[in-house]
Formats: sequence, C-alpha cells, structure tokens
Amino acid sequence: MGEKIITRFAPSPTGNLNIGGVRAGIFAYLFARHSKGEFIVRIEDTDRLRSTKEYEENILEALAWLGLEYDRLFRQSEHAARHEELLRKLVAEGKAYVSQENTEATPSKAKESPQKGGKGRGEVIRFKNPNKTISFDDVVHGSISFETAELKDFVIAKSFTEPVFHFAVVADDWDEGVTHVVRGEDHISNTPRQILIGEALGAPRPVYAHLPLILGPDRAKLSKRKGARALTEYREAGYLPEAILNFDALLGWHPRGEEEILTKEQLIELFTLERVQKSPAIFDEGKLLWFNREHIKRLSDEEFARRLEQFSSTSVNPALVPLLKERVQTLRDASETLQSGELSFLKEAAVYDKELLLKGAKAEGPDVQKNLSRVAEMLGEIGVGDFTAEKVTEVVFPYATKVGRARVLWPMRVALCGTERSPDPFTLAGLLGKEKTLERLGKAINMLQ
RNA sequence: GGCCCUAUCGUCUAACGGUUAGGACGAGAGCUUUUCAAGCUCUAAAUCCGGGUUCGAUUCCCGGUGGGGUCACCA
Repeated sequence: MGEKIITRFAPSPTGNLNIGGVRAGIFAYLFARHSKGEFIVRIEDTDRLRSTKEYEENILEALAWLGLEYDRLFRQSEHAARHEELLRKLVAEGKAYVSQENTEATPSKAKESPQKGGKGRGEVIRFKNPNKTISFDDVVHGSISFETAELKDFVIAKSFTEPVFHFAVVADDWDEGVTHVVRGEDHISNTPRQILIGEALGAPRPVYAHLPLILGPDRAKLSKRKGARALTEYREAGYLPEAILNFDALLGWHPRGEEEILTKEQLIELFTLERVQKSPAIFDEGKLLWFNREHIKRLSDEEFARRLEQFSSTSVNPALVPLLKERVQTLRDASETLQSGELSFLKEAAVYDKELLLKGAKAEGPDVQKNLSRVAEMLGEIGVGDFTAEKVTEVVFPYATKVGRARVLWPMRVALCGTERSPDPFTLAGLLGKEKTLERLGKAINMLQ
C-alpha cells in the first residue's frame, strides 16, 4: 500500500487552543511527518454563532509557535457549495430526508435557544438510519462496535446550506483525501454516525485513531472553563515551544528507550500510533516545568539570549547568560531575575549591612575583616587580564580551606553582591573584574572597622 | 442512567507469559566552591478486586469495582 498518508487537525474556532486541544494536532502532525505524508489544518467554522476570527487567529498562531507547519489550510465554510450539493444528492437518493420538526413537542430542549425562533426553524435534514451494527478497527483501541439503531434518524443539517458537524466532517475528509483520522477519544461515540454518512456518500472509510484525553488535576477533560490555559498564555509565561511539544507528545505516548528530552525531529523520527496509550493521562504542570528547564539548558547561549531578548524586549548581557540558563525555569523567570533579582549586582554597587556580612561566617567582625583583607591582598596580585573565576578560585580556595571556608567565602560573596542569594563568590569576582572586586571588598572591610 | 473506552508508584510511563516489576517528575535524606539555583548519590513509593486459562500471569479470557468519554438543530 504505497498510498500517501493524509491527516488533518480540525479545531473549531470557538475557543483558544490549549494543551489538551492541540494534542490531536501534535499527534496527527507527528504521524504525518513520520510517514512522509500530508498534514492538513481545517478550521471547523460551521457554527457561525460561536466561531470567531480571534479564536481562529489564536489557533493558527499557536500552531505556528509550536512549529506544526501544515501543507494545506481550509475553512470548512469555504466548502459550503459542495456540502449543499452532497446534501441534496443524499436527499434525492432517499438516504436522507427533510423533516418537519414539531417544536412544541420538545420544549425542554428549546430552552437554550430562544433567539433562534425565527425563519426556517422547523425544518431540518435527517439521515435515514439503516439501523445496523457498525464496527471499526481503531489503531489505538482495536475493534470497537456500536449498535446504531439507538442513534435514530439523526440530524445532519439545519438546512441545505447549514450542515451540521458530522456531515461536514465526513464530506470534507472525503474531498480532502484524508486517509487517517487522528483525534481525541471524545469522538469515539461520533464515529459510527460518521461512518454511516460516509457509506451513504460512497466515500472510502478512513483509518481511525482515537487518542486518550488529557485530564486536569480534577480528572475531568481539560477545558477552558476549568482553567486550562491557552497555548499563547504559556508562551507569555515564558515556556519554550519545544518543551510544550515534548511534554504533550509524551503524555499518552512513549518511544522505546528511556530518553525523555526529545526534539521535534526526534519525535517525528520515533513516533508511531501503535505506541499511544489507551487510557487518559492527567496533566502535570510540574513536569511541564521540568521539560521547560531541560530545554532551556540545551539551548546554546546565543540562542537563549536571542529568545530572552525577544521575550522581554530588552538586551541581555552575554556574560550573565550561562548563570541565567542554569538557574531559571522559564523565560519569564529569566527576565525577572535579570531586572530585579539576584543578578542585579553587576550594575549596582553592592549595598550591604554588617549583619549580613557576618551572618553565614560564624565569626566575629575583626576576624572576618582580617580574612577579607587577606583575600583582597591576594587578588591584588592577579593581573587584570588574568582575573577569571578560575584564577580567583585557584588563589582563594586553598586559603579559604585553611582558615575555614565559611569565614572567608560567605563574607566574600556578600561583599561582592550584597544579597543573601547569588552565584558563588568566584563566579561573582570573575564577572565583576578586578577593579570592582577590589573596590567592593574594600568597602566591606571598611564597614567592619 | 444507556452506550462506548479504560485500569502498573501521588503523576507520566517501561516490561512481544518467566524481571529483585525498570525509568522520569514530584517528595524525603545526604554531598558540593558550607547562600540560592544547578549537579551528583541514596531512600520511600505501584501491577484495583475476584474468578478462570497456563508449569507460570502486570501481560490472555470472564465478572465486579474504579476512572473517563458520550448521549444537541456544538464541534
């Protein structure tokens, strides 16, 4: 079967794209790329009341951010003429019929739509249900079968120009040549009626793969109403797209082997539908954060700086990049640390108080003063050009070990940065350079007078 | 409730019937250039229950129970 594989992702623009929603897109994408097939994005905008341009833009933006590039993009509404044609054909063939609805007979169901009472209300197009057993082989779940009789003659369109989801999906999948329908498990129960429609249309049946859902901490399907954040919000929060992709892919799927940090290219290479999990997975924010940290660490210093600059729209001192990279969880973290936090020592002259200077030193003022003076003396002998963290370590560390590390290293560190938390004293000295290091040491020594 | 899907540490998961049931996140303990972060080491932590099949079941079958999904003129 050398047939080209064609998959699609079909979000409806009735909300922002979130971690759960995009999952079907990610898997369909990985499957398509792994198989050297085609990946289509279809915006399902048949519900004109709830679909908005803003949501559509949000979805497309999120897909672009994640790097899920598509081969074709459609809006379902662009196929309106074709839908009408097929609808009329079905009715002409007696496989569907126009049904007069007795609106009074279902008062309870009309409660949500008082605004729709207008024209054309009483007429819908129903599918003539052959009432047979439908079974299909799902790639992830195996054989599934349904008794379709309980579906009755279900509605496939509100009018000839307003097809309902089930009908539009089947028609479009057929027209676009979709061979594999990869979507969330919440669509399993929709599948039999779509198969029925497909058979009536004479369309080939696609292969189905129903993905396990992502559940929130409350064990319910992730939804915006329950606080699922939009992908674009994760971007604002400083997450890397590769982390989201990696995390989402490994929720409900796992390659052979124990490596968990994977790039998009590796995911494509390794991905198979056969290894997707059957049961739902709970979304764990903490693990996402870990993926993010890991991907940050793997960025080159240049790339990290580039992204951080873009994220925070400020310039970044290259000297701080390695420090930032190892202590930060998100780009936002990095941005905040840079502006007001532990790494502010470079700009501002250190301001500190005597207590902090002695706090971790476990020694008296004069004692500490003596130690710092000795350190300053030794550092003074290093040439300006040789004043690196390594060199400072080489000079100071043996002395610190001899005298007692706490009584040297702690006050030295505080003298250089003035804050309770910071990188180690050697790194600080290397970053500050000889002149500033000696200047700050001097200030601290004077203070202890 | 009907129908459908599903079941390994708290969470994500590995183990084509035979393993001391492995890894990761998180948690706890310790080490370190005695701060913070990172890193490293160690520890606790799981096969839902009951029946089969089998020499042998996490794995296959059946039944319970639990969890999820779905029952629209929404997608």
